[in-house]
Amino acid sequence: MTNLEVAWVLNDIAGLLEIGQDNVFKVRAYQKAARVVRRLNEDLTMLYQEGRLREVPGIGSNIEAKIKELLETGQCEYYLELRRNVPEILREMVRIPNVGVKSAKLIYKELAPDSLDDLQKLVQERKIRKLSGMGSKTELSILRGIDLLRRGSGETPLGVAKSVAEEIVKGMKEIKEINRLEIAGSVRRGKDMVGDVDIIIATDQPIKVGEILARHPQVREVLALGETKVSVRTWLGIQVDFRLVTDKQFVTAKHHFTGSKEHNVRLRHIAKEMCLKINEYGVWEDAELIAVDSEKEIYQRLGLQYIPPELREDGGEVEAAASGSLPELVTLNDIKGDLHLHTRWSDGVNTLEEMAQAAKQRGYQYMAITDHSRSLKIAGGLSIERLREQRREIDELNQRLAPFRIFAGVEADILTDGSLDYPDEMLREMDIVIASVHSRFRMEEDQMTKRIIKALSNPWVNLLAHPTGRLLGRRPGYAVNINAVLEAAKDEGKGVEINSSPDRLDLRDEHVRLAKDMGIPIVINTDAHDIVRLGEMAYGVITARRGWLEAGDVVNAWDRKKVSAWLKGGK
DNA sequence: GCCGTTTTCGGCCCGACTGTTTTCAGTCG
Repeated sequence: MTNLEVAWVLNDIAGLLEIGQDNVFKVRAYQKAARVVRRLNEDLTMLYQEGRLREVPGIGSNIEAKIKELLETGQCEYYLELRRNVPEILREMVRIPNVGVKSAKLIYKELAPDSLDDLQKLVQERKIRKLSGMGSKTELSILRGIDLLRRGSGETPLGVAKSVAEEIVKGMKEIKEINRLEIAGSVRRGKDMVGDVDIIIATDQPIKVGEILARHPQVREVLALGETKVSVRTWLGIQVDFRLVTDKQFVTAKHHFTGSKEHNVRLRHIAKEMCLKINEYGVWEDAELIAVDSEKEIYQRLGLQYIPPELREDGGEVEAAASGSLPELVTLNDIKGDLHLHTRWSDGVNTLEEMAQAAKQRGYQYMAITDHSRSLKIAGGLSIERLREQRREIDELNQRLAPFRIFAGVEADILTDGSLDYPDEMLREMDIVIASVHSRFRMEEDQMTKRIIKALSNPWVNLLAHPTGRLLGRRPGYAVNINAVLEAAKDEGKGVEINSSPDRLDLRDEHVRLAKDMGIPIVINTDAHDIVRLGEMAYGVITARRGWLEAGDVVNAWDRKKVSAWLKGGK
């Protein structure tokens, strides 16, 4: 049983206990244990075999016993017992937004619906409003909640959420009652999928600004309208929370609403130990406000190094900041090239020269042209002859553009059996060979893992592109044992890619960190098919930062000479 | 259920908005 599966069971136990209205701290203990297990860098089975489960903070004697049982038998009697005692419909009902344990239980006790459809019918028959504490508004919010639940996870890919947020902010700069505003929340932390958009606004006239926001042309529906918070849903269906604070509260509000929640909880614990209190309105000592002008100062007050937003996930960053051992995260400025690009030679939009000029203009020292390989017919994959022809154009451009350097490469398909789309004699001619999967996504995990590992064993391959094949919000990625793939990359001395496209962000943050810990070189590429999308490098960098990468861990943050040497390494 | 340079018992982070109430419970982040 994997860490993830154990975490899932622990979290489910927490949910069941909550419905049973067990001690809230017991519920939290299970939630915390689930979170810790999910973020654990080590394999639980290993820890168990070494008798070290109890060393994990949040795992005590009781939860240790549950984990042991899960690892040994694949199930847990306590969990099964809880499930037997809680009707399925109750578990479904608490998943409805705006419906919590109390409402769900009351409705179940009085009206006993057996499905969400049934619940919907009860609302339409106006039976919910007869229950104590419930009225017509409650009925309406249940209907809307069921609708939301059915429309899916409600999460939006970072690229979409970020552009929505920036669009809204741009329009609001004109409003004269607004002194300052900034995007916070998971968009600021650069999370790949975003639940809602948080925008912090400093103003002296919160009520007036709230009214203006509620009438914003992008707003389809106002969910809440208070003095410090306005919640809306936009036409795209994305929820946006505006927080209205004074100038003096702006910094702490921005920090608070950047989160994550778990990170904040950790900080408040530390604050409390130091007899301080920290909330969205400031840092307090004995009810007295301590002035802070920057987030850096908040961390300083708590005896911590400044923690960048991308790391604020309670994934070990607080401990690292306390001991002064936070990584110096890679920045967009560190990036010196892009090693996965397409041109009109295959399915790109721009010419080779246009791509090169655009890359040069971004201040890059180098780039790699890696058009598709011959079997990817739909994308105009290149035959051996065309590939050699393209090489001649690259050589000519290299003479003209020096010292800027174009690496002649190819994105070679990994075929079903793990072989590559060209013979080795062809691959050895290339400056860089990227391997990637573009077909047969529904293979069994075992087969897919073997397929990719075999490709990595080819001596001419430098790099594995978009290693899981996921498309955010659209396609979960193929079944593959990513740990085994990373092990193979490490053994073969190959690099792995962070694909910067906001549609992909693949590898994802957790796997990036795993790869770094294994010492695997990581390349941040845009996979751009036109000059505009060269700008998507920022998304890859933010993902790299969430994976704790420093400039030294990133191949395309190295200078041209070092990259050249690395590319030749296996050849 | 977890945890301990105050504690093996008694703590456990903090606050806003809504709706249905007449002072607050429920839900959410």
